[in-house]
Amino acid sequence: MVTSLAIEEKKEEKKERKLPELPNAEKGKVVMRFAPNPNGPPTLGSARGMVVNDEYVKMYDGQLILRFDDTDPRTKRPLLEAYDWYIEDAEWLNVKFDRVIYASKRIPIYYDYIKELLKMEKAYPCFCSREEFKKYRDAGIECPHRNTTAEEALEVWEKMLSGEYKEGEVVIRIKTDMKHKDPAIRDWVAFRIIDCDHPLVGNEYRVYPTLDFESAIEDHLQGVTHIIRGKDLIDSERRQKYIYDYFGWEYPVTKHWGRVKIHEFGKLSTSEIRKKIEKGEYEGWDDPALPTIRAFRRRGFRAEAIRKFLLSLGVGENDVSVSLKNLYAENRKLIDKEANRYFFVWDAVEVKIDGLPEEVTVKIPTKPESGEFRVLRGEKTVFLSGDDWERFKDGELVRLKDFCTVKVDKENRVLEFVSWEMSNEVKKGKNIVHWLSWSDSVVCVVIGDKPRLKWGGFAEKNALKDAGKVVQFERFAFCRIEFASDEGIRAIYTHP
RNA sequence: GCUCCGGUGGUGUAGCCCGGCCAAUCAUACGGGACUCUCGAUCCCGUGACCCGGGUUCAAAUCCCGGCCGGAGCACCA
Repeated sequence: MVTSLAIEEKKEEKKERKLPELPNAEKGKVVMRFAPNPNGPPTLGSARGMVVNDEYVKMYDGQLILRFDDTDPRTKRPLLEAYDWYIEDAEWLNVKFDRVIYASKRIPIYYDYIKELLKMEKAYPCFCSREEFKKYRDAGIECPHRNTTAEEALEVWEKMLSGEYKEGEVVIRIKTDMKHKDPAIRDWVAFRIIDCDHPLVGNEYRVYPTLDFESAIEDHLQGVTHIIRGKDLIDSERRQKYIYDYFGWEYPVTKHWGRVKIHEFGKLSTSEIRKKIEKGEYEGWDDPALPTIRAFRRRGFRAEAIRKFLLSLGVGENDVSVSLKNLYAENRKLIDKEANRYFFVWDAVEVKIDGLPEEVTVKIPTKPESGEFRVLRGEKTVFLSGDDWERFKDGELVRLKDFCTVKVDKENRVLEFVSWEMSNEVKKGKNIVHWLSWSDSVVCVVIGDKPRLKWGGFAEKNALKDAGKVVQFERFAFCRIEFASDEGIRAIYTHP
């Protein structure tokens, strides 16, 4: 009895592999956050952040915060629409946020804290140029501004706010240790002047905090207990800890993961995508050739498949380079049972069937094992896919699926009727192709998953009723019918 | 260059903290077969990995040292 129970448990454990436990995590007390810069819509990469954080929070009955780290209106300028895209895509991915925070709307709060640090002489205004400071940093020497008194510092700070300094003239640095063995940690910038309107808050501020500062304060304010983020931010922690020490706060538990590279997309940053869209290389943020969540939604992927795929990547610190085939496999498991099957004839070739005794109506299974059928007319003239026609050899026997068996006459570009029945020869060679009569056809274009890749041809009219759904075009691929009318069908390539 | 981090089959992952039950998990990919009037699905079967070299130990994927390879950071970007 005991043994069998143990076996059962083991089996379940194997099926539902969970994320590794978080250190020091108490049920009901975990607070995590996902902090993107909305300079574009969420991609698979950002979705990983959402999904894994969400999964942990669900695991521990905790809370998840969405925080927009949008404190640079110039270099990584936020995109106004993207704020909502994050919320929409998260919802679609079944990621639940307990609250949403916009850093750019909370700048005065960060001012209060830096003032505190200036008073404590743990921060100082620095008038060095970047180049000058780099020299000090590399040499491990303190810059002359470092021993500014609190009084002077506060005075400079007020002048910064009131606009007496130009952009680039002065920054506020956090005192760390100019002899720290890692130069990246030495006195880092917490505030700088940026004369540029912000998409969300306009011209309200010109003194902006850096990510490191804003994030440090905000994590504490929101009571974040655990942080999971990319390893590119690993030094952030070491920098931010100084502030935590000065204020006597406790730093959250952190975990970092490596970069994800998808074979099919290569390395594509949000800003690169943006440029390519502007240049017209992509049609928009939801171009099916793009790794954005919006594109995957458009292609008809299931959120559950994306979640599983992302979770299967684990939370290790090494970089992963993975193929989308894994995602396809997950998604296929979900859609295969539900997708209706239809014929889609691409690069259509029109051919006559010589000697067809009569035109008939044929029944073809719509869904495997469901007993549902669709009806097509078998007429004297049919369309075949160009690929198939090219492949055929003269005199070859071919089965028009569920219709009739024919012999190919390449020279005269016709098919000779052989029989209604399937022949063994055809069966062995698996020479079964899809086809379409004129009266059942509707113009169809399928937008591919590579830039500018498209297939044109005819789809069967039966597919018209599946607008919005994912179907399988037999012997082609799964596709989502995005638009359907008597004029034609536009479908988006999902995956094979 | 400096500072960190990592290296398990083609790919991703579990195991590593607390050495033995690990001739190493799961998924995907690939190969073969069965079934099917789709190049899909399903069902069988199979292929295939602990970076290298030392050390500790009765015993190492797991601990220690060295090497090699890969990655990240060193911005008034996030």
